Amino acid sequence: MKKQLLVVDDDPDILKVLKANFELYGFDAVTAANWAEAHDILNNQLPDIIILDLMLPDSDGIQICRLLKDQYPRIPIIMLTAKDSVFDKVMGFESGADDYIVKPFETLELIARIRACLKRTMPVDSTIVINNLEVNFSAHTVKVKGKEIELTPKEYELLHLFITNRGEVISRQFIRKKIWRESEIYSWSRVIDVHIQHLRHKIEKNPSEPEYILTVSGAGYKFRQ
Amino acid sequence: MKKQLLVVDDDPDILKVLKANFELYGFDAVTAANWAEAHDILNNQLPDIIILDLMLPDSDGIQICRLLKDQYPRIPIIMLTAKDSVFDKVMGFESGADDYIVKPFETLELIARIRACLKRTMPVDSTIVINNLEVNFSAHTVKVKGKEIELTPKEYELLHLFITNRGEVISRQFIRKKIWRESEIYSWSRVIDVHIQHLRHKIEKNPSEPEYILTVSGAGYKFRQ
DNA sequence: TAATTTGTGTAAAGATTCGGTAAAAGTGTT
DNA sequence: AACACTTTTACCGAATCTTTACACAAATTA
Repeated sequence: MKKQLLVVDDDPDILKVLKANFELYGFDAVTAANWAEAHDILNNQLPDIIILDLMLPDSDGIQICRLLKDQYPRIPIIMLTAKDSVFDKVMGFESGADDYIVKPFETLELIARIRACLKRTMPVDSTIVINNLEVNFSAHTVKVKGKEIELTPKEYELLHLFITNRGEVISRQFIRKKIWRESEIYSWSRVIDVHIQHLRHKIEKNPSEPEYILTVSGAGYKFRQ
Repeated sequence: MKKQLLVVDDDPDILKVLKANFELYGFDAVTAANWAEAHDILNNQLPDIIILDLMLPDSDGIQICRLLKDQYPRIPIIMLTAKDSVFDKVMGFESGADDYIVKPFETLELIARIRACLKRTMPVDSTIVINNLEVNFSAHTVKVKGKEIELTPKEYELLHLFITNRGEVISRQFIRKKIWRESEIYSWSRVIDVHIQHLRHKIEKNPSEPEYILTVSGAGYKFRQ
């Protein structure tokens, strides 16, 4: 699964070069030229990481970073800036940045740092065992009681999302942003529930009394610890 | 709880300065002058993070990093080195480093990067404990005397509101604005009281003599400090 | 002091919403 | 066309919310 980056920079040339490079290295890059655009994007989809230029035309980068960390605490942020003083760096980190890169920078270093960042947030590529459930994300296989089962793409994405956020409540809103991204779904649509149902039938012993995918009334779903 | 750093560097002067600085900033720093010493320390205790100089006298830093990541994959590593080429940086990250800092560096920046690294690796357990009550807002769970209880959405929202405004008197007016928002409720409605009652039955030992949700006659309710 | 008003606690009934579910319809691929 | 997968639709029952009615205590008034 391609990791999605949100790149926010006001210089269209830099944006173009970065986007091209990121895609060359296997990322899915979404770009925004200012805070307003970035905000719009975040309303419909949640990237895996944000690359944030500090010199945006319509707002103060440090404030934006605080705001982002407040609203989306799990998304790592890499700051890109021309300011290289220790003071600025410390400010950047204190406003919640996960890394801070001074311009001009080498694309390869940026890529390496993005990977390092993502590695931290999305751990373990080996097999995860939860009770009777075995999931191997690198091999893309799911076993129930040692027996391999087949999941459709959507079901697999759902399971992936659940396991990477195990123990936390996941709202339908969050699921929609992460899995359906910009594609349109009516707010009243029951698609998510239907896929949950399918997934439950495949992994739960008794789908009406689920032990893995628990529903949290009024909030969403939660994968058991 | 102080975070423990393991600092590995062959220059005793740098080691001394770093240790003093780290302790000034509230870390517990353990030092090693070479790989052998570091290895000994790791046999007895696991630090929260490793600061690794790449130019050790008795071994190759990149190899060490790989070895460390293999044996202690959860401990983040920050590389410290004089090599500033992109090639070296990428090598560093590929061998598993979580951050890479080029010498000479500012101590404040190093501190900021250590903090950023720790923040990413150590997910904070956001459980709030009040007497016999344990609430975890990210897991959306409430425990009374260690036993998990189920709350309906409205009950949960109420509890959330109370805990985030703990110790303050909360008027019904305020509750209505915060929880019922735009939905219309008659001003004489007793909904709020009814939900309070339900909540009390679930979290109070003796609902008629509440110890958490206290009634402030004529004003509203107050959650105990 | 007695009567009245006000504020809150509480049980139970009625109303509404939400989530589970089956089946049909839509979409795209081979 | 057959197939696999996704999405919509419609319905049901249970969970949840709201109203209602009354009880009771404290405060206020006569």
